[in-house]
Parts: sequence; C-alpha cells; structure tokens
Amino acid sequence: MLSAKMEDYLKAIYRLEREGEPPVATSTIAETLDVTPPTATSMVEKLEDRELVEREKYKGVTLTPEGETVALEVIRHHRLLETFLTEELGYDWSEVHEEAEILEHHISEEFERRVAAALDEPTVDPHGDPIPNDELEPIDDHSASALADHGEGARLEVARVRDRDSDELTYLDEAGITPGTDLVVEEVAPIGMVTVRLDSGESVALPDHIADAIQVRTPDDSVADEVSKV
Amino acid sequence: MLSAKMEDYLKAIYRLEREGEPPVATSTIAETLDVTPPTATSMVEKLEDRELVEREKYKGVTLTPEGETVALEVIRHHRLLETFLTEELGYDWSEVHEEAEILEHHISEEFERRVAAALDEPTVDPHGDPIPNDELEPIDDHSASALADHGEGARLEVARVRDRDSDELTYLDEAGITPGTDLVVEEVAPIGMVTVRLDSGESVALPDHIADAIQVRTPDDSVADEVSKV
DNA sequence: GGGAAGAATTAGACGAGTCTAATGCAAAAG
DNA sequence: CTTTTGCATTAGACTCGTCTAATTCTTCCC
Repeated sequence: MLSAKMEDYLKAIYRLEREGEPPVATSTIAETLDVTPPTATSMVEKLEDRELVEREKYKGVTLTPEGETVALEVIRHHRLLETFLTEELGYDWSEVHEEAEILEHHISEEFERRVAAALDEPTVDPHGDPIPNDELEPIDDHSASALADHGEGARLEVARVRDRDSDELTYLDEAGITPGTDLVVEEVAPIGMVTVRLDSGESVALPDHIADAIQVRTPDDSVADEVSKV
Repeated sequence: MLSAKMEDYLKAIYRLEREGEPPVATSTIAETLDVTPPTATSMVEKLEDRELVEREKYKGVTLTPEGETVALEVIRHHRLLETFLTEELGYDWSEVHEEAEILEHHISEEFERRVAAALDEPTVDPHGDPIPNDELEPIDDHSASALADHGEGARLEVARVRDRDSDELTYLDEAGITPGTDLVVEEVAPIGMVTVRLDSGESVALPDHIADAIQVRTPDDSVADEVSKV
C-alpha cells in the first residue's frame, strides 16, 4: 500500500511534468509540497526504490508508467470527489478542493466506482478539468490558454478555473465566472489588472494573479470553423 | 489536531467503558486495537497528556468529558457514513463498515453536516445503532439483549446487529436477518447453535458466535405495555 | 505475611517523514 | 580551463506509532 504522502508526491510530479519540461527538479517538488529540499530528495529516493519514478541524481525525476497510473488514479479520485461534493452534497464549487485533497487518499476503489456511477460517469469536474479514467488524462484542450494572453475586445469562453486558493475561487464564483461563462476582454490595464465584461453586462476587474487561474478558449470553436468554411 | 490513531483509541475506550466496568485496562485496549500492551501504554500516556483520559497507573483509564466528546464525534461520523453509503451509494449494509472505519477520521465537520442534512438528520444507522449528536449516545435500549439469552419459543424483534466481521453480516443479510426483522427462537441446541424461524417461515441455524452479534427486544414493547394496562 | 502469577510499565530500537546544517556536484562566467 | 554560484545530496536529529525484551507492580493464595 502506498502512503498518502507518496501519492501526494506522485500527483505533484505528474502536474509538474505537464507544466514544464521533465525531468522535474527536486527543489520544484519541495516548493510545490511545501517541504524542504532534503525531504523531497529522501522521498524521491523511496519512490525510485518502488519504481514509481526514474531518477537521475542532481537532475530530477520522471514518472514511470506505474507512477503515472497512480498519479492519475489520485487525480481521478480528486475530481470525482469534487464533482460529487458539488452535485450531491450541495457544496459550493469553490470550497470542495480542501475536502477532496484529503479524501482522495482514503476512498476505496469500490467507493470510486459507486460515486462515478451515481454521477453518471462524468468526464469533467466542476472546475472544468477532465476526469481521467485509467488512461492518460486527455490532452489539454489545445485552444485553451490563459486569459491574460488575449488582447482587448477578445470574445472568449471560460474553459476551466484552476483549483487553488479557495477565497479566489469564491470571489470568481460570486462574480459569475465559472467554466462555461462567456466573456469579453474589456481592458488590459498596464498595472497588472484585466477587466472583462460578462453576458450579464457586468464588468469584473481581476488582478493578474487571479486572471492567471482562468483558462479560456474561443467560444464554439468547432462550430465557428464549420461556419467559416461555408 | 488529533491523529486518526488517537481517535481510534478514544473510540475503543468509549466502547469498552460501556461494555464493562471502567476503568478500562491497558491490555484490553491493546487487544481491541490489535497492538501490544506497551504500545497501548505509550498511547494512553499521550492521551493523558492531552487530558482526553484520566489514568491511574497500573489500573487503567477512563475518558474525560473532552475525550468522550471526541469519541462520540468519531462514532457519529462512522454511523452517518454507514448510513450514507447504504442509502445514497447503494452499498450493501454488510460491507460499509471497513469504508466508514477509515473515512470517519478524514471527513470535515462541513461534510458531516451536509451528509446528515442529505439523509434528513437520521438517528439510527443501518445496523440499528443510534447515531449520537453532540450529546451522550442514547442509553442502550434497555429491553435489547443478546439473542442467546432467550429460551425456545421466544418471539423477538432484531434491534441491531453489531458491526464486526463483514462475512458474518453478509450471511445474516442474505438470510434475511436485519434490524427490524421479527423472529421466533426455534431451538437452542446444546452444541453451540441456535435456530430461529423468520416470518417468511424459513428456519435459520446460527452458531453461537454469530447469534451473539444479534441484539433483540420484545416486539412492540411500548405498545404491548399500553395494551396490557388496558 | 510471603511468594508467585499475571498484568503494566520501562528500556531500547525501528521505519516513516520531516527538519537544519554541512558538504558535494554541475553548469555558467570569466 | 578554472572558479564561482546555486541547487542537490549527505549527515544527523526529532516525533509518531509501533515492536521485543526486561523489569516492576498488584493481587491473590497459602
């Protein structure tokens, strides 16, 4: 049996591999998990012993297929739980992260199956993130990108909102910005702030660090393509 | 924060206090939790440091009011989870114990509240055990006693079935013996076996160690009292 | 009251996961 | 090609929960 800690390390390594170039550096893992570098070193040694990561000393680690399987399983648990807490227990989507972060390590496979069935085998969680199932997590929607990368006047749809700080999510939730929301970039202020207008007509000002959590795509991508071909 | 282990010790002590005479001996705790006596000793020392138990060396421990509060909270979590898993996720009542045994330590108070609300504030779990709420666990139904204590011909109702071995519970479940079932003691064999007949007419033979898990009461106790007064 | 039997505690060790402080390696800068 | 700088690793220690082996306390019996 894998400890909850080991699962956390694998999950972090999986995420970091996606965000940057493998191999993943020890210090990056340490920072992500809020431990000191020696702690991360000793942990990746244990993961190496278990053949969950491949390691090159002084360079970093990459997940083995087994390590990746475990990471995906944990991410699946996390996202199923978030969906479940939101849909079945009435949690606000901005407050499910902490609860799922803990429970993901403690539910059985039976629980996982039953929750997935109760939710009708969902493929996307309430933050707009895909729920992996055994196989590789579906490739990032290639058209999704950070809100900040778009200029003024861009018409966009919120693809997902990264689940980090709960206060930030609550703020976005209350402002009406959730996965699926359509918006227009109104103003990109040079002082680290972006203003967007929603369909409701409301304008919302967002400091860069919050705008960064919002991934957007061109709305009705495929449909738009079809139309332009006509 | 209290560790899951400490919670397990408090829960065990609570149960043992109810079953026998306080104080609870170290060796009994050790046996219940399947650890060695020195382990139990060192743990009760820590519980004493935290003022969760009162301890007399070489005698045993009793819960302080704070320790009892924690124990009840854990038991409430356990029973709410069992009810939830059975009612909302379709688990068989005989297989919920293991899952609840783990999750009880990891759900938040928010989760507890929401589950209780979703189940409409239940007061009894699927095994027939009361679900405590802040206050002391309701006194054992005084008329409930072990099936084995009744002679042949006794008409009884199953009050609850202790949640222990999952195979035993599955067996009882399949035989149609669940909380609320009416039965008659058919035969008490001198070889450690009891036979009961259900309303369905079916006879079920039970070895003593399984019969011991079944708590019974005279059916419609209060109603019978009312009637006899007339 | 004096042992003997049985239970509880102390002593000392270990693995997991963490830390701080000291050291070692590697890559960039000159 | 050598030095510097910065990240990674090693060394050593601590806490938690556990163990085995040794010791000490209680109690009960003669």
